Amino acid sequence: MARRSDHSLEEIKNMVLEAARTIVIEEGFAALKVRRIALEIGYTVGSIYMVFTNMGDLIMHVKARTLDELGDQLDEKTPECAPQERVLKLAKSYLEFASQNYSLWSMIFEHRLPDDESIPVWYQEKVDQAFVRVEKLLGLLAPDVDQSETRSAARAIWSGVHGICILSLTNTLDDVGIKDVENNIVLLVENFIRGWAGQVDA
Amino acid sequence: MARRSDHSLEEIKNMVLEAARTIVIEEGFAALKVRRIALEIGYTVGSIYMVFTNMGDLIMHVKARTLDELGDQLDEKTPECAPQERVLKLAKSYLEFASQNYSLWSMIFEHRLPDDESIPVWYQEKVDQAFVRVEKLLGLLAPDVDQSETRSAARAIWSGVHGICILSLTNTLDDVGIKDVENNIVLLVENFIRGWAGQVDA
DNA sequence: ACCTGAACACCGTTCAAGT
DNA sequence: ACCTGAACACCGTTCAAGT
Repeated sequence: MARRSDHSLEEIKNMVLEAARTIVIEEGFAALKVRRIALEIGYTVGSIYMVFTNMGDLIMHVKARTLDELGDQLDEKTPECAPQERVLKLAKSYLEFASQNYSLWSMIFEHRLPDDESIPVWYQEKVDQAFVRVEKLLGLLAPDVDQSETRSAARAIWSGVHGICILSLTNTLDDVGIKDVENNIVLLVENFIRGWAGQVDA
Repeated sequence: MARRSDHSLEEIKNMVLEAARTIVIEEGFAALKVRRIALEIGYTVGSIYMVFTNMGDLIMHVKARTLDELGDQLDEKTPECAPQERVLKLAKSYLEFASQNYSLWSMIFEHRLPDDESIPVWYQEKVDQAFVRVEKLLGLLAPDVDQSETRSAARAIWSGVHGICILSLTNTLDDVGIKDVENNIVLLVENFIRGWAGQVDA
């Protein structure tokens, strides 16, 4: 029985976002509908369009929140250590987040906004931040390599780790154990770094 | 003005499939709707449910056709040569297919069937075939390594290549040139193989 | 036996009308 | 000024009715 001015627009916005996240977590991205969210927060459909321009906008904000949480966990779970070891920890930590927050994480890639809409800059920046972490570490590993080459290497290895996660987790979460997936990540990262950092004395 | 028995069920099935592919190619996966397909082939919506159980079934068959074409191109474009070189050619060839058939290719990963439905075996087999190619080559590269380890390595490197393709092509097809993407793939594959094949004498 | 097309349930979005 | 909820256009799916 929510009446006007019960909540500020900002409060409603947060309620919508939280409700959306809960629905995705408990019932999956496919269950995320405007009427469902409205029911959850005690308002009607129209109210949601007061705080988000449309469903796509709402979804982008849910995805952004997930990216923030991912970033926080990556930093928390990978304490200072030797660069090579830390890249490996970052990669394992990414897998951990993906498997523990599967619905929210996979939603980031499942959802595509229509061709005529472009990705908001504030969102793209959050995506780029993920790459920066690895880039810095690779820079420490091979200080004499060009920054542009280091950037490419970071992008390659991080995309590679993501590829293993997405192919392993989305198709067959059960029959391939999480440990097998982690082994593949270790394999990719260790061999890549051995090949990359060792290229000078080869 | 299609009347009964103008086409056999098998013919209609193919017409539906071809129409669906054309729509995806020309207007994207988001534009693929039953009514649109019906219009294209000169039948009405009901007819489509004579040859496919539902939209999900139809989509799986479109995806299967794409996987077949991908397999064919991988074989055609990567003639016999040294194993290491051929893995690289496979990877480049995969990127080429993905970028030239972007809508059909990305649809494979954009579409997820509902949680209560499981992936048909005939479809899963087609997916596995892609990995087998790399697995065989890595087997040639390091004949004394366990088959299970070779399988893991193949999965790791191929998933890695896929990861680069999907992150590079789906987000920003324009501002990151296709050559940059290819460079990242070369980087990943060469360094991985250098690290992997060279691990014994390290 | 094959095919139609109206009908149904459900979706995102809008906006005149209420408080 | 905030919020409602009926209305609209569109979606996948079904199935009694036609030929």
